[in-house]
Amino acid sequence: MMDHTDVPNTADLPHPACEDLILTQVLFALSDPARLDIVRQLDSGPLEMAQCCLSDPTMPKSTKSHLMKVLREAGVIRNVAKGRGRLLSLRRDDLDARFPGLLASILKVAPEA
Amino acid sequence: MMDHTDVPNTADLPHPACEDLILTQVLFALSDPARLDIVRQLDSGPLEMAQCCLSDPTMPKSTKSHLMKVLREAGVIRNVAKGRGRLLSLRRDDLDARFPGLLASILKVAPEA
DNA sequence: TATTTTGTTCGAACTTTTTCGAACCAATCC
DNA sequence: GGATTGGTTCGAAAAAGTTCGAACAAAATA
Repeated sequence: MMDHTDVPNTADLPHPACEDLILTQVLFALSDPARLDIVRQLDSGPLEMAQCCLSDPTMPKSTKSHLMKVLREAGVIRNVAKGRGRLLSLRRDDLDARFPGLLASILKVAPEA
Repeated sequence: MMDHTDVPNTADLPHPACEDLILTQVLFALSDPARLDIVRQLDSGPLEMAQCCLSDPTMPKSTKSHLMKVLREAGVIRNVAKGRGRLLSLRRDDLDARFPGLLASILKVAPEA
């Protein structure tokens, strides 16, 4: 039973505003190979979380969720509910607005091996 | 007394070659505010270590040395003996060669506060 | 040569991150 | 409604990074 005091069911996770993005936090988020890999995947376009990180299917979901959290809280990706899963996308516009050229210079570097 | 088996006195610290620079390591080195500050200072040109980090004169020298070590091992700065001290410089050419545009995009971001 | 200046290295304490199972939650499907 | 799918959160343990004093080293200088 839901009464009027109940908050609407928001499975919405907090995302920092564009102007609140902090360079060192973004750099830190991108400084982990697994996280950088995720960003490279999202470079091609939004991806459902279940379709992400298929390279390592043994990764526990809590670990995966944590990687996404670091990227989201730094403002690198957006993570919104979609159906019964989650849609991930790169916050390219916000990153470009706040740190022009940064994302492009990183994404054009060839992955190690 | 020094015989022929003695290694020459190299106060030379190891620096990774340009082609061995690893993006995630560089990003990590730059993801710390104190380290990023150092890089910003070196943007104006080489600096003697004693003249660096004057903003916080209370910083223990071992701490300062550690910051430099992380930057050096990532390939961000060069640290060579000079007189009785050390000369620090940005490895701009190597960084530009390996990660075109990266350093410029980072250095043009205004420091927080 | 002794002293001072400048900085590296080591080791230990401390802090931050990462990892991952367990519990939980929402949406879908039967 | 019950089971399934997909994902977040919590808590604890492990791993990684930071801090800083003490010990050491090399160059300059007296």
